[in-house]
Amino acid sequence: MRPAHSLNLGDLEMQVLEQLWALGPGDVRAVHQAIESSRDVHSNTVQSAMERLFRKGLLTREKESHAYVYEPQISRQDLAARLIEETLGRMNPAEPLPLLAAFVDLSLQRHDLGTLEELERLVAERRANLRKALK
Amino acid sequence: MRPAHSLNLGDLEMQVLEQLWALGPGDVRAVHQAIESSRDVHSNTVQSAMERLFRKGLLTREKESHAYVYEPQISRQDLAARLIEETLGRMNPAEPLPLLAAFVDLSLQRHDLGTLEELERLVAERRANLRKALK
DNA sequence: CATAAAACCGATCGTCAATCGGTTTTAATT
DNA sequence: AATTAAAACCGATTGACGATCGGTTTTATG
Repeated sequence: MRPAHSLNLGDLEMQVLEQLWALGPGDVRAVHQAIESSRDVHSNTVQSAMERLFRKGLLTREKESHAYVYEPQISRQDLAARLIEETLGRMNPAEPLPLLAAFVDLSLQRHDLGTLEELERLVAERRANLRKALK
Repeated sequence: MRPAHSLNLGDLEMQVLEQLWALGPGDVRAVHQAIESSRDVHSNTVQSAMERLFRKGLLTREKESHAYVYEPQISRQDLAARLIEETLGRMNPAEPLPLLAAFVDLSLQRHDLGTLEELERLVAERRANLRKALK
């Protein structure tokens, strides 16, 4: 039903990714050990999740003697961007910016002025870069 | 598995919401008629989707003689904000702003300078409002 | 009261993440 | 080379959930 390009990450998959981002490339054992403190799960279950992430193209793997060593193919930030893009893309094709602005509004309910100033700075920085690129 | 507060909107549900946002409150018949041109679907299917949205708290309804008249309880922008918030919330609880910035970057690949300037203006406006509120 | 419209109920289907048991492969070690 | 332990692989199951629609009941209106 959903378009094929849709990423649908389950909680365990997300946890695996967070682990790999935090600790760098690792095999199933390493990820399982890191995760099992917070989640009672068999090694095979972690294996399946990593296999799924591999099929989804989010991880690559390379055989290191016995085991595969998995490595994320996308940064945490880029994944976030993709997920947001996908979310907004599921709404009507119209302009995403006003929707984003709504999120900023909501964000304000929990974040301070400094954070907002930082966002403004980030946007300004990007605008400046773009302006330069267009020259 | 997902937290209970999770909104998971299917394609049909989203289409229903878009209809109600576009045309204002309406009953199943109205929404079905609007949708069936682009999607061959029975009235009952639309009914189910609207029922689900009602249970999710995204629609209210009021009996208007025969039929319920449904009305969105959330604006399009607010829904977008909630969905983005949820998406980012599924990633680690850390600062969402850098993630958002990544999305802005990605956005730049398709949008022009004017749009970016508009975003900057939106953010500045919000920052100004917040500053005033804090006084 | 008859009737038509709509709600309601319930069953099915498809997809997908999560889970884990059992088997096979593989690589180190003796 | 044979043993063994670890890991991959396979396959089956479960649980959610959206989508779908047939059939029954409710309800308002002429």
